[in-house]
Amino acid sequence: MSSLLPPSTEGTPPASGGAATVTPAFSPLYQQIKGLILHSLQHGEWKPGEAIPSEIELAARFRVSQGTVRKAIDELAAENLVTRRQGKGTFVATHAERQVQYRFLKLLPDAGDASEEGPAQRTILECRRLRASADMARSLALRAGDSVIQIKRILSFVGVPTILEDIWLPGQAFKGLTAEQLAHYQGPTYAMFELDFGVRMVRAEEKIRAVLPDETQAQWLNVPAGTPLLSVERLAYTYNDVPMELRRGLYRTDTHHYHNKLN
Amino acid sequence: MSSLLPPSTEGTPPASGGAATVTPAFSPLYQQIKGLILHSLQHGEWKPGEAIPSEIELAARFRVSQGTVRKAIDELAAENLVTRRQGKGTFVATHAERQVQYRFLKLLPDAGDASEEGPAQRTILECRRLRASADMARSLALRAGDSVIQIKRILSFVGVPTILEDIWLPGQAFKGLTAEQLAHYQGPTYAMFELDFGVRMVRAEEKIRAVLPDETQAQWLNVPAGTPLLSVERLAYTYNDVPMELRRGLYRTDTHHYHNKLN
DNA sequence: GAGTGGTCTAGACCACGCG
DNA sequence: GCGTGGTCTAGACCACTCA
Repeated sequence: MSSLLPPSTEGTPPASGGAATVTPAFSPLYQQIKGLILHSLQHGEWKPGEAIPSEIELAARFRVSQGTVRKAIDELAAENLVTRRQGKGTFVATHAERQVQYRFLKLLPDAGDASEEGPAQRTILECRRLRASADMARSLALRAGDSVIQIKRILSFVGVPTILEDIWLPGQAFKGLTAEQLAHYQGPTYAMFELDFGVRMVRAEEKIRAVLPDETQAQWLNVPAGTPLLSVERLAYTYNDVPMELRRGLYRTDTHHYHNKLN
Repeated sequence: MSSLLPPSTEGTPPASGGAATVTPAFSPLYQQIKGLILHSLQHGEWKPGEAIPSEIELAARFRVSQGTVRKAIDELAAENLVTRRQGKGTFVATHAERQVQYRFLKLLPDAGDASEEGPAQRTILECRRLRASADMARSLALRAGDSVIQIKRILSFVGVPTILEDIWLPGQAFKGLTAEQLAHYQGPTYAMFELDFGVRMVRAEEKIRAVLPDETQAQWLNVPAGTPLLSVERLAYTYNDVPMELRRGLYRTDTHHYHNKLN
């Protein structure tokens, strides 16, 4: 019935005053609805953990059928931006949920189950402001010289130091972040980012290599020099593919391994 | 309207005539349809690359609406078992397609694009029959002592040896596999498995570690002893979660990196 | 123009969670 | 018992491909 974007002439005029684009850029209604919901998520109309309006409400709001809203939400759910719970509603996804904690951490113990280990113990080694190098700026879509926060920390499992991590965050978005905050917050760091800074990490990409640690790194991880380690370089994004964190981890793989499912 | 499996006799009553199972194991119609299509795929009713019947045909065959078939196929497509092409039909997925070649290989060149490198050159070092060890048997769901084929090979990119791989296959399913076949087949090895042995790899899991090569390994890969390498242990499955291949690769990560997307 | 997958609707009913 | 998401249907129309 109605339509909302480029291809349309009645419910909302097309406004295609531009040049003759080769691709008319047909966009199905449910994609447009998805965009609208995404916009609301992005602008905090509903907070992480909260329920979004029911499908029927959204259908009424956007003047489309429930089925169309459903398909939009289906895609958001597939991208982990939202979580459906039958009988209860649809909820804004959060890194604080018990079930999907450490969603981005693929390191598993060789023996037993991650749940046996319990959560990682964090040791903050460093937390300071600095100016972005050219490289750093490019990765985080900043300008060279912009403020950046660097964090260095160790994650230990059952007392064994296993991950040595450097984290870089755009200073702008994380004003006032302190080492204490990082050390004392219970739960995933990404959950704290949501709560205290309104920054939601939505997806990430990792580049993995095998490397040898330098002396200092070997000491922090309590391994002999010459022990091969996994270098995991992660770029994490918020909405709209905006990069918000660069992380470089050194993983011990003598007791753990990086686990990946391929489909 | 109709239904096909456990929960039903016709209108679709709950059918709780058995012991008091705590979970009635409700299975939606489209899941049952999915199972039926899966069964046909598994038993080769349609070969890799071929089109399966249209949604309308399948709907008629199973006596359900097109929408129900659609949802079943949607899931199969999401699992990469089938590929939809608007205007043409739905096709049995294959590892031989140009687009998704090397679906399971996550190693990318640091600079440039994988397409620039072109396909890997294969050097077969070994291809022999042996008896499964206890470990091997457990991984491949065989009995210790069952026949296993072991392949050792090198993959080179633009002439540079980059991956040293050991592959173990259940001898039963790969009778008659030869080193020549492995060396001369154009295209992904998994495509050859489909064509010559009717074995389709559907998903896989990898365990990744950083390791140091022994002398022989270092020589094959043409790297100095002490060069850290990625150890990638892959277990690949056919339909029904049946393991069909165990693979252990040593990846050089001085010019390449393992790339992973996290959602 | 015929056939295929893709979108959209409207309505009925089901499973689930909670009060 | 109500509200939510989940399933199923039937039918109309759209976009794409190919002969």
